[in-house]
Amino acid sequence: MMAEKKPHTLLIVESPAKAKTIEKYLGPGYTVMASIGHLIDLPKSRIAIDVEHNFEPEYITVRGKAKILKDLQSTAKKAGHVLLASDNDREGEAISYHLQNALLKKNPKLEIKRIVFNEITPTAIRDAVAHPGTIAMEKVNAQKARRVLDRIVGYNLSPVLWEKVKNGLSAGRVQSVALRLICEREKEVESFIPEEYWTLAVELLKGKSHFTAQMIRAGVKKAEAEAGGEDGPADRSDMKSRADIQNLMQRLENEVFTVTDIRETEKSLRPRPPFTTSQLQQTAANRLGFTSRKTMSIAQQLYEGVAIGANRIGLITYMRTDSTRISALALEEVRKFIGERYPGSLPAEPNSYSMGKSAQDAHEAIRPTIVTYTPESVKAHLTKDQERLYAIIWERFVSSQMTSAKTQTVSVDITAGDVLFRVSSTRTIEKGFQAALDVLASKESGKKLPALKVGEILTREKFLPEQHFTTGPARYTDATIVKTLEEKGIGRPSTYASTISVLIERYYVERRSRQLIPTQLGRTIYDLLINSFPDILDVNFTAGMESMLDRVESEGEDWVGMIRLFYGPFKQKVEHVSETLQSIKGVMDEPTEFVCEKCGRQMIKKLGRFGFFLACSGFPECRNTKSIPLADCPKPGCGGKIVARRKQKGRGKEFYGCTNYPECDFISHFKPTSSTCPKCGWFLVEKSDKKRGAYKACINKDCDYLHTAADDEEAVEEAGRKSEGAWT
DNA sequence: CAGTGAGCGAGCTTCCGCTTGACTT
Repeated sequence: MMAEKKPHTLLIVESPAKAKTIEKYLGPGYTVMASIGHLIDLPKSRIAIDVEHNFEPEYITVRGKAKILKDLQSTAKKAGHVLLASDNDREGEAISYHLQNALLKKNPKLEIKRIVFNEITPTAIRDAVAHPGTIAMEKVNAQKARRVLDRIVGYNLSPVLWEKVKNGLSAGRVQSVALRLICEREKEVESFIPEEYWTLAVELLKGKSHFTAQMIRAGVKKAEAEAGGEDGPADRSDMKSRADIQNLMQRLENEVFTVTDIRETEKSLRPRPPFTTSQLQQTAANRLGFTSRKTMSIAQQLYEGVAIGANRIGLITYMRTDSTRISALALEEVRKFIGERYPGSLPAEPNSYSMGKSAQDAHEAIRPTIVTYTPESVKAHLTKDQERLYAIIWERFVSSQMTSAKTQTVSVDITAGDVLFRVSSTRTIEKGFQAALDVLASKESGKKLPALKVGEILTREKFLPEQHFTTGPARYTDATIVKTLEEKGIGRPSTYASTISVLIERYYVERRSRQLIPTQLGRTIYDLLINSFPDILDVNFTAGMESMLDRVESEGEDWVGMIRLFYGPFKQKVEHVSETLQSIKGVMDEPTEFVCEKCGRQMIKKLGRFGFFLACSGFPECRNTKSIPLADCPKPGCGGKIVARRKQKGRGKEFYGCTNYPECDFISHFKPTSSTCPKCGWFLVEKSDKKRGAYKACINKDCDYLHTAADDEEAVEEAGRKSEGAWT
């Protein structure tokens, strides 16, 4: 039979974009299809873990995935041979296992093998196909244990919150620890007391060039002080008040400013490794102001492909990865590219990078698929956001294989009496990897120093005293919470962005000018969980779980026994809390100043499924509800109120419109504040940008009023300056 | 960059981790 001589193979991967690429590499004889993630999982509606019988999970076909599974089954039947090529990690192994079961169920005679590869290159794929193996049951068991544990924790804790606080709330191994971090940071922020301190700079003149030196130390260094004695010299942290700095300036009044030391130091700056998911999210947040969610969705677009000419080209490798590894082929290509484009910045040996200890290393680092597609050359085919994200991925990758940069710092000590001032200037003497950076380039410090010699006397132009306040710990941002979660091994590349989103959707956390701030509800949930379930909230809970999974995976240890050990005390605790803890339902409702226009009673601020709203305290006799008025509509004669609105049924971006819509079409995408503009009387909105940070601006397009945090500080300083007079 | 637009309450919710689209309760 001729047909049998040409066997056909179905190869199954997780991602459709990956399937397309691999099909091209393998050619005829192979059909490549995608499972699109897990096909088999626990049902959503029930806990579905049989605690009486070895915690056996009850798996079903994931809702919406039945068609995919059917297609795979029928194609497999036609082909006769199947290669399971889901990702080479714990979840991937489980996907392969579930696929194998489902395919065999339909067609017991199928020949099914498992293959693994860690990069999508022709050689890696062909090599994997040539060496098929079987499913690693230890990995499958480890995934099962992880899945069961997360289900037990999430589906037992969440109902406690429904019962005690409010319906629809949630808790889980990952989200609750993230909430804890954010709440505890907020406590630190609140308890921090800013302390005043002053710095003194002096503007000096040499010939025609001015420069500014900073006070480093006041008072002669004593021998005892150097040996660790207590009576050391004062430094800038000892300048606590205006009086301190004035004393200092008085002492310096008749002193001569002499150059006493000049030092030159060279520093070598190593390039950074190519992006992992977490690093990409952090850098995109810091450099481009993207949320983690936005970064991932734009990265997905770049991965799936962009129309360039007649072709659709996947511009980057897979964007959910914990690895900094790159394929040998990519390395070869980037070295060739660097040699041509940046000759002199190509190291003799490739740079290598180590990885985080929790890395599963199933995919390469995030890198451009074709390094010769420079950001400049593809710019015309990309949206602004795609272009910027692609640029940082390309720059980080290319620079990671270039030589170090060298900088030279000249540091000049200037002494006046017993006070030491210092000025330094850094310049790049070898660009190295920085030659490839544009969007990621660090800003030059810029200031140039005139040529100076030791012993030289400089002219004092004026003193520049400055008041400061110590700043407390910074609130978490998308960038820093992702960094922390990754460091602690909590969550995975595919979940960092959604963990932040879930906290925001549940109204546990708000994102205000990029900062993550717990809401009253968030703090309440944190308090409840930390008091009742401290072990689950422990940052090391996940670490404990991981080491258990490691033992299941590498030593074949029994996962059921380990889950049982956890479950007994946990379930008891859940029941105890459920019986003893008093319900605080409704305590989140806040009385307000608003009066019900239907019955005259007071209105209450409540949290509903779609956010906060006002409800009449006369419920159920009076069922009046309305949105919370945030400001008065500025349109002349309108008289409406500005309220928060959302497109797409609760999801989608919040915006702010007039209650008189559609008669009044006033709209703003910036959140109104409670203040009105002192210039024109319209309301002020919250804005933020890199330069100013968070600030308030007038919503009136014809009004230029804005109010920054610096304005407040300056106002204080200004008041002081007026009462003291000038200082030169 | 422009453009974005219901009415909800105290019953049926929730986890983490894979992966992309999107008529349905």
